[in-house]
Amino acid sequence: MTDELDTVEALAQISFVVQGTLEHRASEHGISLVQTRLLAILRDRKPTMNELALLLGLDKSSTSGLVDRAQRRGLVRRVPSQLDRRSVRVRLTEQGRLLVQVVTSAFADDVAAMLEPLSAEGRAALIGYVSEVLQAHTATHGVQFRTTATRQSGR
Amino acid sequence: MTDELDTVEALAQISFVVQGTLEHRASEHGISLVQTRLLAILRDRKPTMNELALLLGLDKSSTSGLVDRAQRRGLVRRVPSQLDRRSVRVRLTEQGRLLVQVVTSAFADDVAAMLEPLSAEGRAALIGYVSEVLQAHTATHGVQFRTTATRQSGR
DNA sequence: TATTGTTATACTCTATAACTATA
DNA sequence: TATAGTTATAGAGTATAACAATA
Repeated sequence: MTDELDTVEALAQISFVVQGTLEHRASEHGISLVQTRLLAILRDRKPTMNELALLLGLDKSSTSGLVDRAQRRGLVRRVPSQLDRRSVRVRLTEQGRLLVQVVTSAFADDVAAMLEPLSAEGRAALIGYVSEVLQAHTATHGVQFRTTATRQSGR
Repeated sequence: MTDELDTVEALAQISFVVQGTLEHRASEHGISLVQTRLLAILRDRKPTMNELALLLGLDKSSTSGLVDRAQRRGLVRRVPSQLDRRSVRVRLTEQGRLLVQVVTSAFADDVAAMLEPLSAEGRAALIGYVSEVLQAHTATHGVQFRTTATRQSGR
């Protein structure tokens, strides 16, 4: 109960630092954290508006507005579905794909630099613990969709 | 270069999960993440508006509005400074102190539960690595002020 | 009737620029 | 003149409720 609170503190702080880093990189390229999340989600999906709202954890109306603004910047497109004429699919434009790539790879460099002080073994151990936590959390709570981190080739 | 990217992914995901957890707890009690940060900062400070803006990393006008809304809810107070009559100090009300306590302790419970799957040794190792990273980061970049995590009695 | 998505409305959060009062 | 803080304005992000079109 006593040292767990210190762990809480550490986890909270690191999460603020990581998020702040991502937000900083995003704003360097003129987009917000949420817009970055949107683009990142779309890297490997062409969801309907409803699906997108679920993935983002937002109301469909909020999602609609988010897509409006991204579309106005030429980052995404609405593609009408021909199966269900009420429905649309949202997808990245080339410009959007390029932008999310630039932002997330700069971010990945930042995080890699942040982990510099650790030894290779330290990094391996850290990722092991974090993965374990994430896996359990994902099992208990909702799906853990990739949000922002760099896309990996292999895997 | 290859497994570091996986570490990036893991860190990004855990930071989203942790922030999401905090935001969820905050919204349960009717306040936003930023309001929670504001209250958390004020737990052990009575900063001027300028100092507060610096701590939050926001413009003074944004900070002023933030304090307006918190004040309207009875969570903080503006105390005029008698040294410099242009200046004010911002402080928690009892209600604000109570609220931030409730939110952060619920959050701490969430994080503790999240770390359940790890052994005691695992948690200790995790906090060790994270602390190391945070310490180096703090040295290189700005000050690391406590933002949201639970206040500890001893320490 | 139910579902998909948009629109109207209202509020929070944020920054820039202009302002007031004090120093 | 410079500094502390507020206000005016504009835009992003969010939710709720009402709506249109399609199923």
